[in-house]
Amino acid sequence: MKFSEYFIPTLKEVPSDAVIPSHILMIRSGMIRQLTAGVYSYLPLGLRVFKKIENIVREEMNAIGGNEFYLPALSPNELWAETGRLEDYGDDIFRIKNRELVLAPTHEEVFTSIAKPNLISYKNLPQVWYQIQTKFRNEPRPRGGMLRARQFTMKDAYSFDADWEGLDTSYKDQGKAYRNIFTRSGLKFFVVSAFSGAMGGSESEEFMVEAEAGEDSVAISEDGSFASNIEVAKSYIDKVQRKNSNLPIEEFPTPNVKTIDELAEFLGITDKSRLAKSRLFVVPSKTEGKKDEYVLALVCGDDEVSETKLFNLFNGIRPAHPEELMEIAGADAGSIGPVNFKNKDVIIVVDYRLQDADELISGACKNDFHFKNIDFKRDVPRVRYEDIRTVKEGELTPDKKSKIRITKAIEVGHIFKLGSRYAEALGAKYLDENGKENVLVMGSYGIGIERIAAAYIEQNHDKDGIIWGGEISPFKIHLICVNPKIENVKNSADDFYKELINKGFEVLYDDREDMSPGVKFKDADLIGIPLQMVISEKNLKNSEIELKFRRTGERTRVGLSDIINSLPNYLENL
RNA sequence: CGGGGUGUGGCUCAGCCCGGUUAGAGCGCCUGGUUCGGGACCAGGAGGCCGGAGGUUCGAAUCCUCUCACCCCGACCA
Repeated sequence: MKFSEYFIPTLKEVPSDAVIPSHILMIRSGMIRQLTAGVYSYLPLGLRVFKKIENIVREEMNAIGGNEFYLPALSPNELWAETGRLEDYGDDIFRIKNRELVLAPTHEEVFTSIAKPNLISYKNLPQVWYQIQTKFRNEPRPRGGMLRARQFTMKDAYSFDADWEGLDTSYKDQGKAYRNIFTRSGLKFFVVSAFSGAMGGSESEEFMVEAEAGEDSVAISEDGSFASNIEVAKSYIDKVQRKNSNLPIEEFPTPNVKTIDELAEFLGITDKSRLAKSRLFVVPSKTEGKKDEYVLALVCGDDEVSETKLFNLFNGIRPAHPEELMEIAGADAGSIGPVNFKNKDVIIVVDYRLQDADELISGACKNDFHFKNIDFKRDVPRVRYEDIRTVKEGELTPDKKSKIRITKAIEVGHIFKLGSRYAEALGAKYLDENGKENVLVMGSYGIGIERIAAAYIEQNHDKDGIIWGGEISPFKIHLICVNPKIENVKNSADDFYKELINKGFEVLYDDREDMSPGVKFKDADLIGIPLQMVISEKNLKNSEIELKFRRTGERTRVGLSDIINSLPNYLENL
């Protein structure tokens, strides 16, 4: 491809709307342009990268027996109502105003509707179906350029099996394919458990790329053996030791003490582990006429309540509003505790770390008063012990073998054992060997195409631009003719370009005559193709060509006559 | 949805508080010339309903009201 004929609008300055490196560099290198919030136009260079990623995905999906489909983005409201997701998705789904249609954010329903009349015998199973297609999600707040967009490309795959054993196999196949895809894409990634725990839960793993711009917090171990989404991560941590002193419970005044830190300061202590932190949550009633339930969550003063863990335990919670506290607990925030709680039906959930602990200090459910010497065994009936704390940096992994590090990551893929939820809702059943009717067992597997590119750039850039590598670089070679106005230099460069093309190399050839060398070098570094080859008057005099490796900046001169043959060696591992 | 911020040539921004010639700069673009290995130089030039609507005023990019868009933080995110 000749630069002079290709549309690559590079930018010297940082666009004011972009903040994270991948977004800035995608715009500056002429890969994308924003049309409106969360919606981007893909320019030729960007499209080329995205297509490369798609092809890797396609190859790996086909390698595990995937059937490629292409389903409509438009689908009838009715179909979504059948599985209850029209309501579940709420505002996050785009609705068509003048027709009863939605723009699909994912395709479980549509795929299942095809499976239903066609996968009707065990002989038809298993099946792996996928597509690479544009998805629409009405994200409340798009951010980070291609990291969270309202319109994006997704590979979504679905497996249909006769039973959970079959699903295990399909799920493992996908996991393997995903590892291949991200490895080939040049990403440094790790897999985290996203096991939800709710309702027995389904197995689920997220493929994560560590990056400052990531939206997810993950706990990973230093030895790489452990990785978990912070929302569900567990660690090994010592329990607060029971002292068995049997000291009498005692109320004492704590004027204006609202937080654990203030309480510790008030008491003149630094160890906050025996200061039981109380947080009140509401479990909204799901059945008409039934009352909401209340949950008092208690953790050590130096811990935080994991709202996700609590959410999973009760299948939905929300923090109580400040104005509700007095009504429910009998005190405002800062003075709430497990003893003397106003509403006697409250469910008290205590983190394992405080199991059977005593000599605790907590709010007295009376403003500006606390209790000391609270003993869970003695003073608090019906305590339910659960893991409800958020793990912290530096703690040990559950097997005690390594330390936990908390970091930010981008989710580039997600594999999920769906089970029969959608098949059940849509009545997708098959007959087994015994003529018995069973519901299909499904898995769902997603990959964000543009997110891979964005995540890659987050991990592979420097002050000058992108550093492409792996298989997703838009081109392998960036050929620069420094002085095209000198006829023999231009002719040599043209000839060399043709030779490279004939040998099947992917080349971007900067043949621009009206650009100074500096501009060409800057553009080359910005665009970031892994190998730059420079033809100039200077080099030509010695019948040489100069190579520059984008990642290391290393340069070397090679004889023009034999470079073609050794080129594959240079391109290896770039 | 809550909080904060920004809308001024293609891009990045100044001017706005304190209203007053013809609205500026750098980059980019066009023409001519000189350059030609790290975003060159000189000269000339084109390009703006100052996001939109209404208002105050003799006079509004500037003050007021409403509105739209975009960005950031948070909430949300099977």
